[in-house]
Amino acid sequence: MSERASYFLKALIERYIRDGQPVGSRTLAKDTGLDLSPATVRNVMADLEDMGLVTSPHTSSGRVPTVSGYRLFVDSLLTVQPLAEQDINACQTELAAAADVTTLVDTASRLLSSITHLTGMVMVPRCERDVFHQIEFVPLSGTRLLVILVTGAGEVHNRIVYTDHTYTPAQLVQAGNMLTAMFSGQDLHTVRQQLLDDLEQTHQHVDQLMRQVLQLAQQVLVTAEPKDHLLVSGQTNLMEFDELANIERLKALFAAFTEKHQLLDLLDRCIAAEGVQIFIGDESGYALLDDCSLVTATYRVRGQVLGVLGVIGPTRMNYQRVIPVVDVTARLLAAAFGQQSSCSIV
Amino acid sequence: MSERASYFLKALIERYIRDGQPVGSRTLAKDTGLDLSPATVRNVMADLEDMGLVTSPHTSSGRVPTVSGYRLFVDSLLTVQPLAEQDINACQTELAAAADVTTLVDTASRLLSSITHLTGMVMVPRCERDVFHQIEFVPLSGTRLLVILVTGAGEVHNRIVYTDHTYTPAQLVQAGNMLTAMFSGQDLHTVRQQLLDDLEQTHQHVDQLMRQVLQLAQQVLVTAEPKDHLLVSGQTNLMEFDELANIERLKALFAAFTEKHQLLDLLDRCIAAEGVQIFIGDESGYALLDDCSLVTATYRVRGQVLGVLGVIGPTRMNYQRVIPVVDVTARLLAAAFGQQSSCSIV
DNA sequence: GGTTAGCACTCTTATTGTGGGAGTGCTAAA
DNA sequence: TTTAGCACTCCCACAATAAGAGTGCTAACC
Repeated sequence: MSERASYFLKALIERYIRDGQPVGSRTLAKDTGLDLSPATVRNVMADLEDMGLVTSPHTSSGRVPTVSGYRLFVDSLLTVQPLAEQDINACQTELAAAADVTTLVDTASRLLSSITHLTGMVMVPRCERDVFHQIEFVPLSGTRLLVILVTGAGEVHNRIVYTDHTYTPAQLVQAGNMLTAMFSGQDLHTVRQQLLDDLEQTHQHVDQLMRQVLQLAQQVLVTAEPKDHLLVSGQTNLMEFDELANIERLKALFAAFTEKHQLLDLLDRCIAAEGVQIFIGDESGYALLDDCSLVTATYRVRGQVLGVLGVIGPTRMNYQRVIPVVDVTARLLAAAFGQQSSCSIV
Repeated sequence: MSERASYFLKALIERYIRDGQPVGSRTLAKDTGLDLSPATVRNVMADLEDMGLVTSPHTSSGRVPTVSGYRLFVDSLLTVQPLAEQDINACQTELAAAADVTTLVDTASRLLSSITHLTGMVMVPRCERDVFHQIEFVPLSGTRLLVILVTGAGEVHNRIVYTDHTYTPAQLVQAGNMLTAMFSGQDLHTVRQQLLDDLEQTHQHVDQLMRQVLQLAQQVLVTAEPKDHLLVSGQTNLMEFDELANIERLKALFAAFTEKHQLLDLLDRCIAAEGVQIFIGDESGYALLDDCSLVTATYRVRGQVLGVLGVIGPTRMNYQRVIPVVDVTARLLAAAFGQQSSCSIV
């Protein structure tokens, strides 16, 4: 593929991203600044079309990038402009203001959507949510108990359970202390497994209280896991784009935003990737996102991946701007978590 | 207003609600079953138009109800059909499965939206969230403390705070116990006020620890109040309706659903009303809801209003069905809270 | 007096036709 | 290799037309 052809492709895509109209030969000829006639440009465009990089909606319109065209663009043509220093600082202070994990993740998500004018998504960090820290039992009235489970850097899960007996406050405190001592710092999954094993083994030779308590702990652990692990914000931003302004499509998209598990699956697939990853149009594999692109990045502390964040928008999004934003946000979020966990409980 | 005229109005509105098209004289003549000619019906419709109860979008279409028309309809013409026994039971079991306040409210909201195919909203109950039950301080690493505040029937608010000193676990437990003993069962607002007073008074003659602890408690109380007090679900249902299928309008609506405070204001105004209350079109006062209606009901336990719930949908909604659904859901939710709080901590 | 048939009228909606504009592909010449 | 020229295609906006739905009004009917 010729030098010039790719230059034209770049110009065409940039133009198309700017104003959303198919780009004709005359316009493109002016845009490149090469002082070539439209006819020449037409020849090049015909070549690009043969290569499957652009296409025309109908015989006499301009050209529009195809998925392969965008792919080539983001892989090798694109010149990312780094974020302005002040923007970075603004993000940093916003993130610094967030006290606990959830608000931190929420802030990051809102930053993503407000800066890019697209929809932002942030996964709640894995390790934060997966480490057992402390458990407590608070007596409510009757046979009801409030079980409070503290994980990671201060996430609190709570659940009301119903018991067979009533316990004295002292018994409950003791039980909490014991479990905390046994499991603190361990992986939630391990803890669950071990609880199950213990329930098996302690069949006879441990007192009834212990058995009950293990069962209660088991109950709250179950609910602690499948919580809302994805924060989405700025959904309404997608309504601005003409290419998505179709009630059917929007309805499907919004349903996915409330359902979330499809998005989580998708993000999960990015977890192995280094740095920023991009899905263009149907590359995601979800028909739902055929007219959308997804830009994601993992955020990691000391080499360990905590989670994934990203934005979702129309394929015709400003990649040059979105990519650095996602990249920087991931780094800043990682840094924020790094500070938290450098003095963490684990 | 004649007997017959109101009968025609009722028929017209029911027809319009059914298929969303302006109703013409011929159609209405058939619908009523009175064996009258279209010409006669036209005379009646002209009267209804003079009274401002119906209007025609243009000279030669059928008639469409106005806000006043709907108002008359819901106030005196409407025949509500009670909910099927089995539907009620289904709701009841769903609600019974919810353990804590948040899931209860969330379930109610989802029930509303799934049964009516509209958007459901439920306010988190006031008293549940406003009563101080227990406070605990969990040491994290460094100078960070996790403050856990339990309110009402088991809502848990938590926040990480930074302290000047490090405290021993024993001190923290003691502090928690003391505060719990002091304030348990009291109104959050009162507690806050009292904390402030105490901070003033204990200026000299109480030890430093106490002072610090009061400040920490103050911090978590502040965040406990302005939390998410409204659960909305089924937003996407509104996309089904032709009369709302307009990107601009939907965008504004969805923005309100994420913002929530406008809706909360509106619901707050219903809190004084007995039973089911209805806002039709511009009656709500929000231009945003000009093409929508809102059906709300308060839910109360032993005479005391806990909160408000309701649905939002196009003015052309099936009031005959929606009204009993909202009514019943409110009662069932109240009952669910009644069971909880009959053995409650307060 | 309420009810009805008849009729002219209005307005919407769908269809068709028309012309202009934008852009293309191809060919032949520079 | 580049360019000008030209015929061609397709979209789009606009007008014209016809059909259909429904109205208001009048005059006659029971």
